Amino acid sequence: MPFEPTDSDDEEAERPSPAPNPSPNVPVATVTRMALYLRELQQLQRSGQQRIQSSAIAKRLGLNDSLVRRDLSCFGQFGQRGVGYSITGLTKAIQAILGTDRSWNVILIGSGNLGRALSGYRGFNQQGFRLVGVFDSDPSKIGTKLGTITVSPLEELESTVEREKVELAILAVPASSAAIVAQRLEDAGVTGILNFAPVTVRSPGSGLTVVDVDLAVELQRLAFAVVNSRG
Amino acid sequence: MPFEPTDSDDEEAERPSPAPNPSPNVPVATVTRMALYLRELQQLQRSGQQRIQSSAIAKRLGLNDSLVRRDLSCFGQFGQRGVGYSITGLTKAIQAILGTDRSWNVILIGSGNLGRALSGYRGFNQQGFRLVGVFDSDPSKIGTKLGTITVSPLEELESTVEREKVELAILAVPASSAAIVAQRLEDAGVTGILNFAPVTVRSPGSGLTVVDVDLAVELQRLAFAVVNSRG
DNA sequence: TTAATTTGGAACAAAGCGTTTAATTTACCG
DNA sequence: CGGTAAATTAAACGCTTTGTTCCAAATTAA
Repeated sequence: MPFEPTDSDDEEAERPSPAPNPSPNVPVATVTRMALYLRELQQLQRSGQQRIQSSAIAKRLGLNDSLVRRDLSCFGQFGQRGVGYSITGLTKAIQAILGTDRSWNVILIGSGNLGRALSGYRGFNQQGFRLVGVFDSDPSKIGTKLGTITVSPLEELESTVEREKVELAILAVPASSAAIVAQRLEDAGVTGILNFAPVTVRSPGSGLTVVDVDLAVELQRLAFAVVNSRG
Repeated sequence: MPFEPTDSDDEEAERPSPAPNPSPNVPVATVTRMALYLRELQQLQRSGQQRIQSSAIAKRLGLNDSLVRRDLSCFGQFGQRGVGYSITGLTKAIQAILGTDRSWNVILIGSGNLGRALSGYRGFNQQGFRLVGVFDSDPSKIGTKLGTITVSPLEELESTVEREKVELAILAVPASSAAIVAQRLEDAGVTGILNFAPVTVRSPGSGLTVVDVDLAVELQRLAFAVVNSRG
């Protein structure tokens, strides 16, 4: 049985929050674009370039100049009129805005196919996310190595979170156990979850933040777009 | 050199499309939610339930009842007043809307960490996406098996696309080669790309549809939300 | 000094989105 | 048989987001 509906359907119906916008005044679309700006800037930085204009950033991403400027001006003034933006300066500024100007300790739950791939993903480390633990409930997985990290039993989750001051967790477990693990993560003090399990892991008004990534959903969105793009 | 800016910066500046909404009248947010509705319905179907109400679907996903109904009514009338929706009927209807009521032939480019994980992801097969080929440019990878599929050299990409009538591709290659591979895919006749490479693979007005999934960007969004949720 | 370039910020219109309200249909109960 | 409750449909409303335009301010180059 691949899926188990873990939450009963007749519990108290509390009003769902209408618009879960984390930071007022800043649209979520802007936040997503900020991450894309950072990605382009880091690429430019490697090429040795010093300065960049909003129009050049916009062209790289297929956007409008003024949209780039307005996104940036949501957070402050980073450019110089008549000149443009310092690439290194703007890079650091965006990192500070996104919260990746420091290091985040992250744990990974689930050492299946997806978990193993994620543990080796260089992009995480490059952006300041440090993997400090991998957990699994399957005894046959425990003790095996994922890169430099050894898979620990799920029982040690709470102690690791406390000891390593873990704030973020990547959830790559089957749908049937995602809800339970998410609850344990929240109770242990984790404040953010990147959820790859194809189920709703809702935060019931607590301080827990969840970002969902459902790969099947993304493929379905693609299929819809393909079908509807050719009449 | 991990990254190479492949497109020159001073080519003809064509006006970027302001709002690339694939299907007019239907918001993209609605399409995303349709996939989530389908996910919940398939879960309910396995539990043997026959009927469901919009309020129950909404509660499972933390949404408002009327939003669920309005999303569905963008595409037709699937419910029965005073009764609700037939689970099997609504499931089939949404699959037809998303285009997953049939089988899609998909190829995977890149057999690295992420590619291997994706090839084994059951969610794809369950939703009608059939993996008919895996390609890599690394000679040491070619001939190895990913599940039941053997990794082929990148040279055979075009012939496979034609022979198997491949429409969708999953791009899981390094950033440095993503743009070139994407161009080859488009030239070969692929109409949709699910792009995991952390670069912009823009469709220059052609019939190519791209859905981007950047795992580092998602983690950055999470970090921002966590920082800004606690003042 | 003048002209060209570029950011910053306000203003604005349009679209998207979520909720509310009214109308209609069905099921169930007395 | 009649009435009430439940549930979808459809339209209307208001808010937010979004993308653009315009203008002032600042810098550079001639």
